[in-house]
Amino acid sequence: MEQALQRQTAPPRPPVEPSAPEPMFDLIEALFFAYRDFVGDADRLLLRYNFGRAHHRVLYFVDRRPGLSVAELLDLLKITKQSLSRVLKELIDGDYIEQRPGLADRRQRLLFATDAGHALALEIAHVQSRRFATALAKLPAGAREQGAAFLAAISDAGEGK
Amino acid sequence: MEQALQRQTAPPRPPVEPSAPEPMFDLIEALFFAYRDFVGDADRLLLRYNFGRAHHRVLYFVDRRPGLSVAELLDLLKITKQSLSRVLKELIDGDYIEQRPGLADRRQRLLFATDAGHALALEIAHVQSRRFATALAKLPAGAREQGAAFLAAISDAGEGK
DNA sequence: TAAATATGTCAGTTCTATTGACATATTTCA
DNA sequence: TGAAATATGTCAATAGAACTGACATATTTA
Repeated sequence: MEQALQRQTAPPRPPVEPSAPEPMFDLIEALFFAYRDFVGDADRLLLRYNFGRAHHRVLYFVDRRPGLSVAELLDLLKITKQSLSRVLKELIDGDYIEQRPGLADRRQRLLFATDAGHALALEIAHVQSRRFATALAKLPAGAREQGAAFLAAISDAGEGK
Repeated sequence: MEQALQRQTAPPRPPVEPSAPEPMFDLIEALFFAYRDFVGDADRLLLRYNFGRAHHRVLYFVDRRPGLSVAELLDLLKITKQSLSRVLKELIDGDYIEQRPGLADRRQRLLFATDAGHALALEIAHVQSRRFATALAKLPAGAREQGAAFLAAISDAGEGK
């Protein structure tokens, strides 16, 4: 008997202080789903290389900011040195990233994407951009600029950082 | 000698097929940073309860969709049953979520937030909403609607799902 | 020359997720 | 009615990505 599944309701709640405004559940959920599907694109591609999200984040920023130092990368990703080391080692061993000593400060190990690394970074960026393009096609003109401004305002560094 | 740190340049790249359009690096990075800082808010709060991101995601959706079944939750989170089980168990043991057999289908275990669970979910949502409010204050009128539409268009389910 | 800095590494741990296999209760369908 | 499908739970093993703490090396700065 295909009975209409009547959803049970939320339990009654104790009264709340009416001080706090209603949370913006629409934005909270939309950001969650957008990010989930956005990184899903990259995940699928990275499987072929036995790389994970962590590898992608490192490769992405090294490719976009050639000559990045390890310290700068750590600050960008907000992870620890030890977390980075495994991932970075694998990318270097696989010849996707290379290190060169700093010119001014030879303690530094500046990071550069190799040709292979650059190609992989670009491939992933293309897939993700295709997702954006599909989205923007459904939205009115100016949506790209508005979306970028909106996202930038949400992050701690209101600017691009 | 505080020498101006002259950034090394990217290595020359082999020529590319000009077929692919330039990736939308602005949006890619903006989404990354926005999400990183957005979940950072929740992470800090959850530390006090010895909960992680996984707990939050479960609690959030159960609170927002009272009477959600386990299968629906798995589909929403796009994780496996086994991944969910540990996290869900801890939330049930800690009395943040409770289960009740389905009315129509007694195989189901429908999930509900307890008062404590509801309070925690709301507390986190408030912190995240404060971030959105701060961002929207810097943006022109209509930014909330535009931002929500933009994010919704990016996810696979263009609608709220 | 001593202290600070940039990086690397070793060891141990935690959290989150995975796959595969199997058990139980309940519902649906032929 | 009985077999198959469904919803859920659980056990075991594993992987990936992060963490803390401690310590080593090379280099720069004071």
